[in-house]
Amino acid sequence: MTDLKIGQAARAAQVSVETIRYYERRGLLSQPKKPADGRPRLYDIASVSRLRFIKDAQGIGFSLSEIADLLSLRARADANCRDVRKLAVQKRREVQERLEGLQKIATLLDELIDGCPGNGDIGACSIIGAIERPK
Amino acid sequence: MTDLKIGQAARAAQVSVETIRYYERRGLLSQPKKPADGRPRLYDIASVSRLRFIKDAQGIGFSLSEIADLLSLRARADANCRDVRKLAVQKRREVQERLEGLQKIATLLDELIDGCPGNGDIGACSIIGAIERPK
DNA sequence: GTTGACACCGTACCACGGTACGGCGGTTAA
DNA sequence: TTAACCGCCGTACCGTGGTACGGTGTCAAC
Repeated sequence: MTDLKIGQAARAAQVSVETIRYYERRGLLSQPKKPADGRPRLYDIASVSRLRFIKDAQGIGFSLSEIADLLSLRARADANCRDVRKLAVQKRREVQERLEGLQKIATLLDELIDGCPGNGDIGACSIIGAIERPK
Repeated sequence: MTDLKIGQAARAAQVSVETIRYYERRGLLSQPKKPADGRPRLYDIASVSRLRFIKDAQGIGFSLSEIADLLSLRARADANCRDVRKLAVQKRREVQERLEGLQKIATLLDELIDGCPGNGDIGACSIIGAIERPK
């Protein structure tokens, strides 16, 4: 059975029902049409992986509107390949900047950790120097 | 002249006056004491670099309360070196996770960019496959 | 002696990314 | 047939990280 009710889809994607509805409102996920009779809407596996994609991208630091852009890459693939590529390249640049920033912080933290022997000895703990170059 | 009024400090650190006050309220920055007479509070260079540190760390993805932790590393350096080190190590681990997540996204984007020739040809544009493994 | 630029302080408001709540209705199993 | 559980929908509320606003005071220049 490939079709899920909203609660099942939510569990499958590890998000809450409210989150699914919120994404629908935001346009990140299209709401399946209602089956005419009173039955509940049905979600397919593609919706679930889309939800996972959103969550994964978010965990990495993308905002929902950035994710909307990312997703539109896919949606617009059959429209204009050049635009798609441009968006991807721009995103890639942003990611690079974040990576470099994070690398800097990582190095800083490593210095901190190396400088501090871990015992109560203070003089050797070069934290002040590492975090903030004081006047 | 090493002492600055709030507006000057704000300009020096490239933040707004309101942001400084907000950080003071949040406890990220201590408010200089008022000079008894009606004169304005005076900020020193250390405040400015502290503000810069906050902004830099934030740009990299740390929340204000994480930054408070980071800053407390410094403040507590003369208290207990072991605790300081533990906090730093934990932060380092978090940074590593973020780095790895970002690396994954970077790779994904690279695949996307490589797969797309950049012309209108759609079949070669492997975006669907790269972003979302469809059922 | 008034105009302008700040400082000070409190309170309100904002976007983002949700979460919570309340009321209605349908199905399902005891 | 009644309770439990879900779906549906609208609206309210929340924490985070600020920004804006309004009133008051002080100083400096014109």
